[in-house]
Amino acid sequence: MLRIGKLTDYGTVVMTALARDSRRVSASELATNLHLTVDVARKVLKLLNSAGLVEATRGAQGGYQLARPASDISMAEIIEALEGPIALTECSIHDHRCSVEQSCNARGNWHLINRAIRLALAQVSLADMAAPGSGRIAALARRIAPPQAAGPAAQLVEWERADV
Amino acid sequence: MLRIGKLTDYGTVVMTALARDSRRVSASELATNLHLTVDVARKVLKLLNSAGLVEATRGAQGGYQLARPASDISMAEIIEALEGPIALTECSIHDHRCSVEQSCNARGNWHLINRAIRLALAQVSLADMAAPGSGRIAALARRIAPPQAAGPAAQLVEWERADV
DNA sequence: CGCAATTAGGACTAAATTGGTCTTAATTGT
DNA sequence: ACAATTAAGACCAATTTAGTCCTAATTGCG
Repeated sequence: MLRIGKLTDYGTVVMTALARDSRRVSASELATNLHLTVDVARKVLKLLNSAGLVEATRGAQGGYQLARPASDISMAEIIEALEGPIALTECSIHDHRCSVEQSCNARGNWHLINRAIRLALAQVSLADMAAPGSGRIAALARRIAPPQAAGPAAQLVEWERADV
Repeated sequence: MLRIGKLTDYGTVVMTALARDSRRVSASELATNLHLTVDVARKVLKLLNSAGLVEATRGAQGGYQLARPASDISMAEIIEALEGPIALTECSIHDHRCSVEQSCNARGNWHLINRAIRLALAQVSLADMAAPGSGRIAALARRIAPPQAAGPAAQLVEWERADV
């Protein structure tokens, strides 16, 4: 389904919470506020910490804070921290693990597609994400939309309009 | 890892093969040409057929052909045929299956992000994909890139340039 | 100092998903 | 009639993911 994992989902929730609250917040406090189990909150925060996206303070009164301003953290970073590299296809990461590698002439194009998606995700900041109904994200979607409404997206634009 | 499944990967390989060969071609012929097992080829083709992307002919001399010109088939369609709806988050498809749904204020923005990604994928045609080093895909990536090189993507542009 | 609160770094199990194979039925050209 | 072919879906093994738990290391506070 071209999905991110649940951990990543929780990760964005945790990060937006940290973006809204500049205090240092403990994993358990975040957990109770966000309806997560402490274990899950801890796991997510540890990963975010090793990726350098949050700053951890140990000991009593310890907790987590964003390592950088929310406007300087991108969704791409959050996703990569929790999910690994953003790459739709296997062959974009490791070579020689794909059985059809010789006969596959689509590899170069997959690279380009991955790049496009990473670029899109890199342009959405945590600050955008924390703002309800972000205009910047909507603007991005508008920019990606086909210029003259032609091309293979033609028949898709219909349901695109319908459901979002 | 934000990946598509292997079936989807095979699916694009099969579709590009069909795009290059206008004859009606059987599952087993495709399999041998593309280094796939017949079973896998059959499975993929059946799914592509139920999604209406290929046309199947039964019986002796039967096989598959593209249902439409390759330029009228988008990568979004292929991915959705084999992978289900393109939606990064659970909550974009079914409501009420997410434990943090109440406290999650990022849902609206996730919808926008999904939309952006679907739009990007809907603009890549099978014909683009079949062309080695498609200029149209590269142009899409360029259009998505941040206009004035600002925003939260700033520190990512570096590795973006480096690896693709 | 010693205790309580906290993060670090894993191991571990159960559940869910995916990949791959197989079986049987239906269709059609020769 | 037969051989080639797709349709439909059951099935199991392998992998991945989710969730829990345990044991250290660190630090503020009484």
